[in-house]
Amino acid sequence: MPRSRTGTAARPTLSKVAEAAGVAVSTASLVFSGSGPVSDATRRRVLDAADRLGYAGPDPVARSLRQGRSGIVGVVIGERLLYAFRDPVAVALLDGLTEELAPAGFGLLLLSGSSGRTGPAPEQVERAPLDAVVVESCGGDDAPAVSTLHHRGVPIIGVEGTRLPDVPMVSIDNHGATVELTRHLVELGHRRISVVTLPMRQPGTHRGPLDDSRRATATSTTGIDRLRGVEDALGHAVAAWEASDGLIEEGHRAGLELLAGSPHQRPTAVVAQSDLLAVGVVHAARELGLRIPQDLSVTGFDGIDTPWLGDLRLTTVEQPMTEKGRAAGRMVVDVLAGARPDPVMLPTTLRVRSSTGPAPE
Amino acid sequence: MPRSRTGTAARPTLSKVAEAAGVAVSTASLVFSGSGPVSDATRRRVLDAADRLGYAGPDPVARSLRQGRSGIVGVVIGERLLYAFRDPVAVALLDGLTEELAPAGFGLLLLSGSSGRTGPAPEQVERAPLDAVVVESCGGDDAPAVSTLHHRGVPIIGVEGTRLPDVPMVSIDNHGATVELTRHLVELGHRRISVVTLPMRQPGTHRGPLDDSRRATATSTTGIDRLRGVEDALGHAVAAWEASDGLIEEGHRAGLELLAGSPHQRPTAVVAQSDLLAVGVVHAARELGLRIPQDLSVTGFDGIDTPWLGDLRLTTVEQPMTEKGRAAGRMVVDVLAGARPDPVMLPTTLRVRSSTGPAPE
DNA sequence: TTGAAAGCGCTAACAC
DNA sequence: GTGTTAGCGCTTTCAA
Repeated sequence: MPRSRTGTAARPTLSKVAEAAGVAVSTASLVFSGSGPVSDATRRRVLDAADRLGYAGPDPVARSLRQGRSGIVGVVIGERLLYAFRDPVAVALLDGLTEELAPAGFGLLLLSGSSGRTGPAPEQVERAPLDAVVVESCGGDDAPAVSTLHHRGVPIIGVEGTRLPDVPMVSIDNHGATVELTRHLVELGHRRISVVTLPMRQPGTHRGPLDDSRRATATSTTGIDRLRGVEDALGHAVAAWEASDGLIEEGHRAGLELLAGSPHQRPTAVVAQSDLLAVGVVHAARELGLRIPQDLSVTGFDGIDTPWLGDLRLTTVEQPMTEKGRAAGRMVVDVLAGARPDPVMLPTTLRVRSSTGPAPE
Repeated sequence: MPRSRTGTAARPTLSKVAEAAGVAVSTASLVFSGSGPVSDATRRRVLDAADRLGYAGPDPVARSLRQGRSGIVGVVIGERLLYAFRDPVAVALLDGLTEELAPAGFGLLLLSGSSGRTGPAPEQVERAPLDAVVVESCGGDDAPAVSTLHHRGVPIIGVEGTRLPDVPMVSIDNHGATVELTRHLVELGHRRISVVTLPMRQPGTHRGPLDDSRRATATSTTGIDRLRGVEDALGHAVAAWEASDGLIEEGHRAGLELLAGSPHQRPTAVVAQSDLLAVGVVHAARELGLRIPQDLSVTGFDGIDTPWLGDLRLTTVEQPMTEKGRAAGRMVVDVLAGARPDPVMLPTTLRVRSSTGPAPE
């Protein structure tokens, strides 16, 4: 960051104000912080002086230095915002976070990737004045950032993904939820089930059939947990296609791949690991002339609005997206208050809707 | 924000490191800042000591105080993130901003509204350690925040919306672009044209026919400029419906209202002031049994992807959404370098596609 | 190439 | 109620 302060002429400081008001700085400080008794007359004199000098209150940086708190909480967002915020789940997380943090007096600083790099710029991670940081799906490309932050002693709160030692986590039961979802499909008679997975690691530059070796190098537990849920419910391995992100276009590509075979080869159901992927799969299926759910059942995950599907409503696992952010926000507040919060596991709900039906034949 | 620092035992400071290395603090400082000559031997001793003590580099807050720079740029986002980030235009702005600011060493702090209030919490606006702030569509509910920031002496960069004295702006030619768009409709034979406008002021709690009194109290110039463009191209006033936000659902409501009349009363073209509103209008039209563009032409504004429309492609005004953010980011950098950047007006492009056609009859 | 000293602007003890 | 004093942790002259 650039060097010296520029802009408008030197701002007045508290001591100038105190001087102008004829009181001690400490007294003036009390006027602004409100944390101590000040006579009305004095208060007025100080405020008048502040007004006269155009003093807008204590310098936040000086105050932070003194108090050992910056009032800033970071959020690590691996991708470029343009992509990250296409995902309603990421947006909801942020929303929940601010809902909880803003009233507590904390601001949210984005530590995001950019076109040149996945993961936040190291320089920022090293230099941002953070009281704490929230990391979603940590692992993979976020790892360097996370370890820098850990080294710096910045308290870390995790949301889903890899568990880190000493990091309080907010998560959902990805495995259990997918087991339940898969049982629903099995009850409908589906046996040939394929999965479209989230990226197994960041950066999501890879797409294709998910083989064992690729699977072994996964750093994202979310995708793995959801995949295992399907397999455990079925009792055997399934064909899976790994997407390079969790968005519609990737689901579309995956759908075209998975549904290419003849009616007796291709899956009768596709389990997509996000609703957006599922939307893409539905689009692909329709292009291939398949009716949903008569010819193909499709399931999603998340429970977002899907206005892209016309009347079709996705069968999906609804997760409390905003609440995840809120819970993480509360953890931040607790940690900064000196507590060691317990991990939180939020509940999910299976929503059976019109995108699933009895297996064909 | 809470008081004292908590968490892991007191972090080592630069002076501890210097002491352990047997050098002066100032020398140790040079090792980390790299801004001065240090012998290799000394450097090594200092880094070793830092390693041994688990010192992760200079405290950002102390550094900021000394240097008079926090490395943080605020973005005022009037609404709750959950709504604001549904708008691809807002997301693209943020994306462009970070693209430009992250490499320059600045982080982005969100100053957003929340469920309880529109506009950022005053406490945050007063206490955040900002080097500068970017405000989109300032005016209305952001006004208090903006004036606080101004008072604090925080340099402000504006993106669209109300012009403020002394605030460098990034904008587009909303009026001119809409004139061109409307001419296209006129050439197609359209005479009965209705407009769906963006909210005329924040908070967007109002929806309904836009009458003169309401129009007179507008604080958002974007909606007004685009509306005037239509009127100036037509040479007369038009019926307009004010939406309470710029999203799909509002466009849908507006569409149902505007298209309720008989074929000879209802408009033959609807000019929506955002692509999302246009998508909603299209949905409404289809529900009412109207074919597009045979029975009704619909135009948007922005140039976002619209995967909600099937094969229909929106005729729209494409604006450089990300570039707006980049330009604003560059302005921030310039202002902090002591420059007084000139206002920037970015170009737009009319995209004629399949949602407009000859007027019926 | 290194060290000593000043001080960024503020708050929190403590004394009066 | 108000003033005095001592730093928060760092960078930056300036001198050696």
